[in-house]
Amino acid sequence: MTTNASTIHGRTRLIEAALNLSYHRRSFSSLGIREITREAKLSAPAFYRHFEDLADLGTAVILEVEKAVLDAFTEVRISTAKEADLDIRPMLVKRFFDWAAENPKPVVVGASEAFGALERMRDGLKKTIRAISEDICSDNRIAALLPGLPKEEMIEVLEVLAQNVLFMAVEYVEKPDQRQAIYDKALRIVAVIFAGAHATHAMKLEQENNQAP
Amino acid sequence: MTTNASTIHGRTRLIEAALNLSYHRRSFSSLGIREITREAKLSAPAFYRHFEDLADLGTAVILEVEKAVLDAFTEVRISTAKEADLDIRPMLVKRFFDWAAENPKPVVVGASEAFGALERMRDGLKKTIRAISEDICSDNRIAALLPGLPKEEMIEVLEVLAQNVLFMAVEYVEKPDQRQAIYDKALRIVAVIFAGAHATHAMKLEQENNQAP
DNA sequence: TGTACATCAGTGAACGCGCGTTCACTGATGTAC
DNA sequence: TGTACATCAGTGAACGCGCGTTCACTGATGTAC
Repeated sequence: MTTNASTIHGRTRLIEAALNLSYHRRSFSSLGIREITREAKLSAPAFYRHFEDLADLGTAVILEVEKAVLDAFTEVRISTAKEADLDIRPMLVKRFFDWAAENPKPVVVGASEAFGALERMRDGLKKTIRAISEDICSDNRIAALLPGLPKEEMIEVLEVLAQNVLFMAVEYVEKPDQRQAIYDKALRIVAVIFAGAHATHAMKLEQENNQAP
Repeated sequence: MTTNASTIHGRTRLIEAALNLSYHRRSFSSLGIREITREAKLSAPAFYRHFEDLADLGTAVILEVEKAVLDAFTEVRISTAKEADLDIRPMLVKRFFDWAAENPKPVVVGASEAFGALERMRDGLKKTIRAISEDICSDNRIAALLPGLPKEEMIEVLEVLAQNVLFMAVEYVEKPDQRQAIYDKALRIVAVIFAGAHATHAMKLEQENNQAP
């Protein structure tokens, strides 16, 4: 038998159940196998048909989270292609926040597990932040805002930014009545970090010119 | 009987035990009462002499964490008073990181619970970040680096910075072989954010002047 | 000073419960001939 | 086409274990007179 529909179904249901429970209770490592199978509407032994143990399921969950967040971000970035002439940063943030509001689970679980119990989850989130930064960096509309900045420096600064935006996305999701304020704040922080990266780079160049006349 | 020594001892031991276990396992909400009393070398029922339930102990733990981090930071800031003529930012970061390396538990637990299960813990950390930002803001040696910036704007930007420095302190604690690199990176980010706050403020002033001639 | 009493942290035994895990089983689906 | 077999997700019953919590108790310390 090849991988059949019902297999995928059961496995997927367990992953979804774990994601649901982590989302509401905010800690994957405090979940139990019976709790998860109950949520997935499966018997407890069914768990072992798909996963060896909780860490095994954890790996599957974090892969799901990584994929969801990265895909969403890349999709948002590419879908803003029409706005090629404008500063696309506000729209990028806005669209990402709105996606987060409609898909809160991977965002909240990802952020919660960024400093959580499982090393694999922590590393997974870090990888995702890195991937998002490289994705942004590859977009000329963004890179043009930081002219002359070496790629590694740009990525470092974009990683810091991406992490902060991700954490603010959680706030955006959880405080619907403050969304405008959180969005405005996010834009201010984006502006500060871009301006700062530009300014410190300019200062460094100036110092080097003074030293080697 | 007034609050006597042995009472304090038992209560403190439970708080310390919970802090120890959270530190190693990275999630307060997955701890059990028997697990904590075992770590504290007390019988299980002794728990109820001091706390109503786990959430009650959680409150005590987060107060301990808040106090430790804030006190340490303020102490570090004040103890650099001699360096009044220099840019004290590098020394501030260095001393805070070194304190974190010697007192890893409150730093790691604080950061882990920043997006953890218990709302009280999340709010506690946010309060601490806010308090640290106000503390920095009250120091003229720092405020002078952002001349003309309104206080609320300064605090907003310092909050972002404090959060990032706290998270980098966790990395500093956990990767002893990369401490120099993490410290250097922290200084770059501090520089970027200060320069960015300065630059965006200057731009805003310039725009206002152009509009009202 | 001594004596009787109150307070309270800490204990060991006991309870019922839900947990993780194993087992032999069912039943649906795909494969061979 | 039908038939026999293999594969595998899912199940209910059962297990032993550690959990949270209650209880009556101990023993140390502080207080009243």
